[in-house]
Amino acid sequence: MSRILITSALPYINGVKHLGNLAGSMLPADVYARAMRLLGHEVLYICATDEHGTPAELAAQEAGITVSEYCDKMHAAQKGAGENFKLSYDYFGRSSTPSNHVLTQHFAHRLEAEGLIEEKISQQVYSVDDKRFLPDRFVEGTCPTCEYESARGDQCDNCGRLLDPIDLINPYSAVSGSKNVEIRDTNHLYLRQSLMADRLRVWIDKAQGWPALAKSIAYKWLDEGLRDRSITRDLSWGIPVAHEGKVREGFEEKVFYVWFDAPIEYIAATQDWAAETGNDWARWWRTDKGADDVSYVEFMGKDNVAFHTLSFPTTIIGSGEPWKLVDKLKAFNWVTWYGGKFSTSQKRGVFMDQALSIAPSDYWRWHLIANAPEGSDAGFTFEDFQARINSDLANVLGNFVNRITKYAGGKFEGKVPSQDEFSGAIWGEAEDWIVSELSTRLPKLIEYYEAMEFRKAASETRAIWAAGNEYLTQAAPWTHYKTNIDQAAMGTRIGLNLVALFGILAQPIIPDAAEKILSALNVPEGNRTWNFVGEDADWKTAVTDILDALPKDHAISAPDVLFAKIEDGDVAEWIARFGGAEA
RNA sequence: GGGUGAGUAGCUCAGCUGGUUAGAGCCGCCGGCUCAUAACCGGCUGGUCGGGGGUUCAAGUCCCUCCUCACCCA
Repeated sequence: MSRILITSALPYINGVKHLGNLAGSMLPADVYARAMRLLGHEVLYICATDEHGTPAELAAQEAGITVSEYCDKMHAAQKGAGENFKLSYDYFGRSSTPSNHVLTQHFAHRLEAEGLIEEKISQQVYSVDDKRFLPDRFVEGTCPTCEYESARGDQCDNCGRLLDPIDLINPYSAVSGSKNVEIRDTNHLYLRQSLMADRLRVWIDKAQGWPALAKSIAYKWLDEGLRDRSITRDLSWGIPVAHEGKVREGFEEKVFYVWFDAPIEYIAATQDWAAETGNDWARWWRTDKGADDVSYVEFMGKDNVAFHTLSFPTTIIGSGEPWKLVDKLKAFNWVTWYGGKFSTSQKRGVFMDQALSIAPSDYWRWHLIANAPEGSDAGFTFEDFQARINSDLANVLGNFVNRITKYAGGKFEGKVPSQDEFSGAIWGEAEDWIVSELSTRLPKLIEYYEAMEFRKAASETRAIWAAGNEYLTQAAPWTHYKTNIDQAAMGTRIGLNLVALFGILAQPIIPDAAEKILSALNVPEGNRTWNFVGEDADWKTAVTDILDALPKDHAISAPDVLFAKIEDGDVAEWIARFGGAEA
């Protein structure tokens, strides 16, 4: 047993997330957290909404409410969506909380004390009418290259060239449209990442358990030379540039950049969790207070890798304090929507709240894990979704549970027939076969979870379910029943124990269905873990015990249909509603 | 323009440091069974592993080059 700290990349506050976001960090983190808990580890899974930055201000402005109100509303929406998807966060926090203010300011102070922060003067567009400096995206104007008239300050949408807002011709404020703007000097804080490059490289050289994707991205940045990054912005919504309540001179109108404070929220959210539950946060995050034996695992999309391998570690290491660094990280590619991108603005794709209006969370969880974007982007189509759900969940698992529980109900009064009562049964080839099958597949399944290979974990789970069907075909209790009830009883008993096992194994990916199965089989809460093999036991012994785990005459019932099939008509309707290929 | 990842059966994907006849699931076809959500079990069809060149006794698996897609960076 060990202690595992898990974080998934903070979902940005700007709207309910779509299925691609879910599949690329929160869902696999949840599945991993659940599996590790079942294996007996002490798990802490932390996530939060990322609430600062320009897009939040813009969205609030569009909605006609204050940023604070907007964040309250969207945080509640995202929290609800996560709960409905059965994401088992130990805590789902907010990056705008007081704890994060304090901690972010603390880190900035420490970094400055270590000589890693520098205040520099730069030139920036100031809007006289708006009475504020304008961040890149708040300035628009004519592109100096192609003369496109609505180029944004950071990039021209017409020619694609990256811009500095002070180079725009006829610049104007995107906030008010005012052309009364001028270029003024302004101060910002820069994180001197360049000074950290050697220490980061040493740390990355030693890192184990990182995918090649993550290491190569990190090395590439190091090889090119880390540039100092500005960690402040001209916004009012965010964490003030202050220390111990005192605002830094000249920074009254500025806040920390969202990418500086967001990862710190992993820690601050843990503090909030501890405060609410009476737990100790330091033993998870401070290596001088017990976090040394914690295994810290981060989940994220591929776009976040640089921030998690370089920027945040710069903050952590540079503080000079004994904070916990990431041990393993898992980066995902994108889920694509009928070959294109999911897009909030163009309303392409399905969003978390909408998804649950057309299918249960288990359906999405299963499909998104079995089709996880590991290794490369993964395409989503309703046709694939239908095929996978009907085959894996309805046919292979659902039907298995249904056929044997109904049979036991009809022939054995809904009780687990015991070897004592039906003593004439002979252990045969079918039984040897299922034992051997499970004793190779169960350890593989656990290995896949430990290695965070989610597609393989799902396909192994399915293979185990399929083996149950094959066992029933081989054992054929319905045939034996005509001549040898004892033999039929054994096939039924093993079949029912397989149902219980399948429910236990299904818990990380499809928790709702697993719960239905386990309660139909009256499996007590305490007997649902994955502690299959004891100290000295081997898998064959363990599996043999598993197949006779339900006690004599234990009452079971047949659950209602676990998975209704997705009909062709449903798919057609969803495509019409969500766009599908034509969108 | 640079970097990274990917291009393997109709579809979705496995194939670690090169080594017996390239695998799985789905789809399709044939057969079996009848306990079950017309489900399940078995079998079969199907690939010159993006193109070209090279190294090697041997390459999907290494090297070069070209093409296509995605993402990151500029």
